[in-house]
Amino acid sequence: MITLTEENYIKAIYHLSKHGKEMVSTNALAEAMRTKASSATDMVKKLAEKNYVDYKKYQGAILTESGSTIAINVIRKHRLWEVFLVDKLHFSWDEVHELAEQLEHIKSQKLIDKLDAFLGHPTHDPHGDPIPDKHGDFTFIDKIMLAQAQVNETYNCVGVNDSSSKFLQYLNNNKIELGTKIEVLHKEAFDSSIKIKVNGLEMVVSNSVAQNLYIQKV
Amino acid sequence: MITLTEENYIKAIYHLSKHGKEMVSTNALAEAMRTKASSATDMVKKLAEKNYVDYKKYQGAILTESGSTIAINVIRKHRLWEVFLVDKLHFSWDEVHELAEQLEHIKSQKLIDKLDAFLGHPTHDPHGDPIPDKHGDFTFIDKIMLAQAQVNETYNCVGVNDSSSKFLQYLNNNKIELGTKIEVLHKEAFDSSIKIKVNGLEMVVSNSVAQNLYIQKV
DNA sequence: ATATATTTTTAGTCTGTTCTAAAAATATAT
DNA sequence: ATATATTTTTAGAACAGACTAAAAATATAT
Repeated sequence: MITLTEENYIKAIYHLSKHGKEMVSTNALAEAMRTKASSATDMVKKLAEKNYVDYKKYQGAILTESGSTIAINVIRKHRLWEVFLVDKLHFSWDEVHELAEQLEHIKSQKLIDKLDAFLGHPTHDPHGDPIPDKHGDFTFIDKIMLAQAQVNETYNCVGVNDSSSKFLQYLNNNKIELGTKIEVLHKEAFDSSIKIKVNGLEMVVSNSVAQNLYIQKV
Repeated sequence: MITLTEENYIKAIYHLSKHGKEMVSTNALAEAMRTKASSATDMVKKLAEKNYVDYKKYQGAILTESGSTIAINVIRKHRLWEVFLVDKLHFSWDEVHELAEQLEHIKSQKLIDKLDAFLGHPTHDPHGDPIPDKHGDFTFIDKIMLAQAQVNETYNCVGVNDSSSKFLQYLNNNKIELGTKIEVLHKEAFDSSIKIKVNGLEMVVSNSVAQNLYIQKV
């Protein structure tokens, strides 16, 4: 039986390794888990014993097939619960992450299947991240960062890179959400800021915003 | 911060003390928690330190005001989740208990408030047990056991005493659910079995069934 | 009331997860 | 390439929650 803590470490390793197949260092893992490197070492050894990661001393850890399956399943649960919280309970997209962190650990395949059906088999969560299906397959959206947009083109907002409350609240305040149309008017060479038109209103967004908003040509 | 285990012990004490204000013995608590008496002693001491119970050596434990509030809140969450699982995800009433045991520990007042609203502020769970409102108040139904019914009267099924899967599945098999009309035809003095008419069909239920089904005169 | 049985507590150990401090390995800089 | 800095591991301890075995308190039976 896998513990809650093990599940969280596996999820962190998955995210740090960028979709599964890159070595993750002990320090990076410790930082992600808000713990100390020594604790991360201990856990990584345990995960290696249980065959969820391959681990070589001083080299880092990488998920095995079975570790990957667990990670993807937790992510599936996390994102389905986020959809539930936003679509059904009317939470805003900046509130749901922490709650989903708790809900993702509920153990029941049947619950997740039924929740998935209840939500209409969504393919993306409220931040535009893909929801793996029950076989672990993702539907990736062909997206670019706003920073890479072309002037005089119109795009659809399809996701965020940074899904921190602060960034999402910034977007809320500026009435930008998934599906919002964004027309790119001008790219300022000096500071890489971008002038856009949203909901009929012109505004300028900084480069840090442009680096964290995903768009797709309409 | 209260741990998951503490919360479960507090809930067990609440149930064993029959709605809060009766001493609970260490052995009874240990049995309910499927653990050993020594573990129950340890936990009860810890709960006493945190002021969730009053505890006297060799006398047992009883919930304080603050312990009681916690217990009722966990029960509220448990029963709301059960309603969600049955009404929205279409689980059957014999499947939801274990899942609700997990979901009841999700920490978020806002989530529970929104879930409550989403479900239409239900007053009873799928087994007929009352759901405390956000102030901790219950709406008790004026119910009797089927064993106490009068012959030639018609009743409404309003709850169960035993909510084990086996009993609930027995009721499922016999098409008895909350709201089902039950006409009492005959009480057998010999074995206390009862002949009833349900959905137009006559059947005989044993005394153990009659002791576990709550009804209300229509 | 004394002996016996039962319940409850204590003492000491185990496991899981964390920590600190120090040692070992690796990486970086001149 | 040697010294220095950084990263990673080890060793040892802490805490929560469980266990076993034995001791202490309470209850029951004659």
